[in-house]
Amino acid sequence: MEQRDYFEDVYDVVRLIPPGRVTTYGAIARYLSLRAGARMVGWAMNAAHGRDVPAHRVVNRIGVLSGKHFFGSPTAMQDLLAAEGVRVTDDRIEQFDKVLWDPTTELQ
DNA sequence: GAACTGACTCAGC
DNA sequence: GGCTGAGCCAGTT
Repeated sequence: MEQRDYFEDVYDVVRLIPPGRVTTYGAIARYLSLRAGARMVGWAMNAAHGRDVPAHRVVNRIGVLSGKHFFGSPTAMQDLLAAEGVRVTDDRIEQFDKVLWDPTTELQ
């Protein structure tokens, strides 16, 4: 049940996401060079739930809040993003290209 | 202990 | 250009 080391790395990257910005599972996976791919990032997020990890800033590659169902309320994730200035319409992030924060490019 | 599933993504058709 | 299949790891059945 113990999470792997890269779980902590994923949490660290997610915590580095600036407010009002979002990133994708694939971007984190590529930044950490996870051979497992985006799926394990999503699994890490599942384990990260309840920790100090802003999982609401992590979405899939098209900017859809695929994990909103895990926030207890269908609009909880959207509300958290809206509180940070990220517009969300129909479970999709508006201007996803602009709010996208890619650690490979931004953080390096 | 094998098979299925999952907060995904890419390549092929 | 939209749909389908395959692949990755871990946890659950």
